[in-house]
Formats: sequence, structure tokens, C-alpha cells
Amino acid sequence: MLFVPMSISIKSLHITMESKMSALNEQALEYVAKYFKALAEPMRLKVLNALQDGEKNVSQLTQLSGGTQANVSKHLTLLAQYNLVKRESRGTNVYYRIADPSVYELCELVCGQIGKRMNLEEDIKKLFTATSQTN
Amino acid sequence: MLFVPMSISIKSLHITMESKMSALNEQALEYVAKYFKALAEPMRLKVLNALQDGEKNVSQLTQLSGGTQANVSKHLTLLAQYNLVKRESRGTNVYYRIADPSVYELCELVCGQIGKRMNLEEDIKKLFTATSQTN
DNA sequence: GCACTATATAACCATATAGTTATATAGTCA
DNA sequence: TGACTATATAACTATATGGTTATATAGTGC
Repeated sequence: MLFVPMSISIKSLHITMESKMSALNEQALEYVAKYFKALAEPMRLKVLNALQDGEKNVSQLTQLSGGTQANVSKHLTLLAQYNLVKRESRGTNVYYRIADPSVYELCELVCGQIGKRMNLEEDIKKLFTATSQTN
Repeated sequence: MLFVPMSISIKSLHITMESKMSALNEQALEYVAKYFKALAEPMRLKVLNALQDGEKNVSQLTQLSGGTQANVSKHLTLLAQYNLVKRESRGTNVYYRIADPSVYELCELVCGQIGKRMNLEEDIKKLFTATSQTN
């Protein structure tokens, strides 16, 4: 048995194991980066958002997101690869659902940060100055 | 006073305001996506990681990250734009520090997710199979 | 079998960006 | 002032990827 210990020091992204650290950290960093990247796309966030109140099939997601079928399908495939959504075929439809509600924790944290630290409110006000004149 | 309410329903990324929702959601989604994108880069994660135990100047970060000065500087500029790090010139040096420890909460959540939902342990074992033979 | 529908994928284009090299900027000290 | 150091930036290349269109695949029902 070569590799037993698996305690992950989250904060530092160091992973204590009986082996070379540098290589693994490099790999771990890329792993984490890819995970963030999966979430770093408006259309994918939109799809995740649409799945918040339960599973939906590709047609529904295509409609809700306003994207094309091919594009939505591509994003769903990627999200499934990262285990952010679960895929289930039923008949000729394919239903997707959020794999884990913790995805929303993530968004919560990020949105919280944005609100607190990136002056989202200011930005929103600016955005609205441009779009809300019709009200 | 045009825009008062600012309650952000984080989970759904809906922002309740007295105005058009679709446009803003679009903007908000892009905002969140960009934030994730800032974190979706191994070198930037490495830099953030290096800053965990306190501020460092560009030379130090260049050394620690193993990148070139120009590249590290570019990433630092981007991180500063997203308020992930704070910049402070002292003499001819420029020191950077983590703007907010919540960045690590984010990593914690992501790493936790990865560990739980993406079989990081399995992957790590595989990675180590390749790199730890020299031990 | 065939027609029909739903989803996935291939091929392609356009854009964004990480990294490099070279240079500019700015602070320090003589 | 000029030499020196630290950092930022400009110009460029190469790569990755989001979106599109067209096509393939697969399930259903006749």
C-alpha cells in the first residue's frame, strides 16, 4: 500500500502525502483551476441557475437559457464531466439535475464576496442607470 | 432616488430590484463568471497560495511561483483588479497581500467539493503512482 | 423497416488569454 | 545628474474555447 494519508490542508492547497509535493501541488492547482473554470462561464451559470428548482431536460434548458441546442448540450456535457450536474436519460429525453447543492454554496460565497468586496451594488446601480429608464 | 432595494437572492442569482430583471441577471452572471475566471488559473492560485502566510513583493512571488517577472506581474495586476489582492508600494518594491481571507473559504469549499464529488483521492493516487516511485 | 423527435458531436471560425521578450516607468542612492 | 533595481506594460505568438451550422446517434411509434 503506497499512498495512505490523505489529509488535505485546504487553505494552502498543500496535500500532505508520503511523496513529492511540488508535482502534486502543481496537479492539484490545475485541478482546482479547472473546477473554477467550469463555473467561470455565464451560460453554464445560467444553466445551473435554471436547474435550481429541479431537473430539466435539454429542450427545457435550451429554452430557459436562450442558447442553441448544440451549445447548451456542449455546456451540459462539460458540467457533467465535472460532476456539477447528473445526467439521466428517460425515453428520448435526457434530464439533468444539480449533482450537489453545494454548488450553490459556492455561488453564495462568491456572490457574498462580490457584494462585499467588489462593490457590486455600485456596479449594479450603474448598470441600471442604463437599463431602467423605461420603467 | 431610483434604485433602492438591493436584496440579493444569492442562490438563484436573482437580484430583486425595481427594474428589468433579465438584463441585470445577464450582467450579474457575467460578473460572477468573471470572478470565477480570476480564480481559474493555476499560476494565480499559486500566487494566492504563496500569499497565504503574509504579504510578499513581486520578486518574492516570482521566485516562489517559478514564473517570470512579467507574467507574475500581469497576474498580480489582474488579481488586484478583482480585489483579490491588495497592492502597496514601499520604496522600489511593491507588496501584495490577500485582500480578504474569504478567498480561502472559497478554495476550501472547492477543494472540499473536489474531494467529495470529483474523486480527488482517486486522481491523486493515480498522479502519485506516476511521481512517487523515487521515494 | 420508416418517419419523427431529442440529444450529442464534428468541423469550423472568432475571440480571449497565458506566456514570452523587450522596453518603459519609477524609486533609490551615489 | 546617472547608474541601478524593481515593477509594469507593450507587442507578439500560440493555444484554448465559446458559439455556430450541419450532421450523427439513439429512442419511440407506426
